[in-house]
Amino acid sequence: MPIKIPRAHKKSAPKSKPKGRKFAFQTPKGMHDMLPADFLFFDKIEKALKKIVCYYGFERIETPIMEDARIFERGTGMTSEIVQKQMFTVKTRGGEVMALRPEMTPGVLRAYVESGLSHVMSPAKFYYLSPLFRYEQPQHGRFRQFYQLGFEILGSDEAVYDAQTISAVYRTIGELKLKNIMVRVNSIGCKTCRATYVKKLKEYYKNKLSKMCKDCNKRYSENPLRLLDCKEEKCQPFKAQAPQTLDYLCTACKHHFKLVLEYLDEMKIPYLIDSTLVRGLDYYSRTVFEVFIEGLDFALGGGGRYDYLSETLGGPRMAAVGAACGVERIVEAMKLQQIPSLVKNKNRVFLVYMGDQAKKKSLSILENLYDAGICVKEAFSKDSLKSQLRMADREKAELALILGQQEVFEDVIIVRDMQSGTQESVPLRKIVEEVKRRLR
RNA sequence: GUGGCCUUAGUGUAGUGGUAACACAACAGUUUGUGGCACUGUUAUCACGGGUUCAAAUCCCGUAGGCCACCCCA
Repeated sequence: MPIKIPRAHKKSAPKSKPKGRKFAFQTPKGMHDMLPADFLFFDKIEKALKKIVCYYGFERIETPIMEDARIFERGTGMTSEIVQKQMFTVKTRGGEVMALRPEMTPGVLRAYVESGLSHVMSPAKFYYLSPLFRYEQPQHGRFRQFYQLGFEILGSDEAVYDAQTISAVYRTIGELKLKNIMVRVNSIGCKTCRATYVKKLKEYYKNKLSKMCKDCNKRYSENPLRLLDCKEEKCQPFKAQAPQTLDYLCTACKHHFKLVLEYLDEMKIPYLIDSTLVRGLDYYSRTVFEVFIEGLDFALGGGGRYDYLSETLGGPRMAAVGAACGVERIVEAMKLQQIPSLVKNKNRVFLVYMGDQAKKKSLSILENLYDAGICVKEAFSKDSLKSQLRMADREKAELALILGQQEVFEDVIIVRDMQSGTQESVPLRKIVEEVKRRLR
């Protein structure tokens, strides 16, 4: 009976501390905050990427997060899942339909041509590290907002660049010390030989459709290449016997693919030829590839050649090749293989103050130290000496600089060695020198 | 878009209808200007909204997220 009474008290009490209440909001589905701990991974990956792009001569590019939705409809392709079901679209007040970019390639190509850079640098090598959006059911390694790092080489059909793109991905992941990286490659030919192949493929599947899954039946008419992609149990036996793209490549494509493989050999990049690899974007031609790591059931990255994309978008004829990796997936791989992130950088010096006068004075002291390139941590929100020192201890600072009323008055500061616990007064004007000497 | 499981303090968990618990972390304090150890205290409208009941973290319905599978992809 009397149970309700304390509850009532509890309810009326919290007026004094409204603290601790959470919001009625949370991150949107499939999207995540990137907290400092996440950036220890992200920054490490970015660092690896920067190193590799420097060697390979890629330059950074960024495009708007939104584009005219049609660039993806035409470019990425109406038959691709990404465009059919996974685009976040926004209707502007002016009535245009914009899309949050589900991938980078069409935008990068657009920028390259639109800016006129295609007349200045050809081929051009770009890299990016950018957020993308896809409206999907979130799952392990799959999010609605995610980062991709990627490379695009525009303006050349040279097989070397296919190999170099693959290598850029391979090396970036390798730079992070990830083990057991495997590259799968295939060639899906050019316009002409693909047409022949698709014809053969359809002939082969024609009388088998009744025994296959309904998705395959849909694929048959919309995007026959993807028949090879099916993971349905009952379709597997047919898949195994299906004609392979590689057997139907024209002489030029065959030669191109052979060169790509030779170059990969030359760079000692391990690969596997996978004739069922076709990829989900419509614009690919010739080389396609994916990069895997043992123990993860999703690809870390993928890419391929897209020699017709520019024309499809109404631009000039322009051969190109590109690749992208999911940054969150790389992080997942790093965690799986227990690859350490960057370590949180610790300041070696901690400034402790006592009293308002010292607090004020310490501001100019900090500026002097910053000017000398010394990073100093402080805890201006804590007034007690104890908690400041406790914090200095937890931060594993080597030196504590202690400034009190008396020190301000005497123009000195206490320099305390946190390890030994010994301390001495140092004249304020010599503080930079003293700190530098001790940190050596 | 379809199905299954899940959601209790910052984190990890206990609690299966009767006053919400433990560990670690964080914060504060254990007398006046000195950290680590110890001790004490503080920190949860039990995801949100409704319903059943004298009584709900607990049972029911709905919503939102998370995870997993399908689908697809980075």
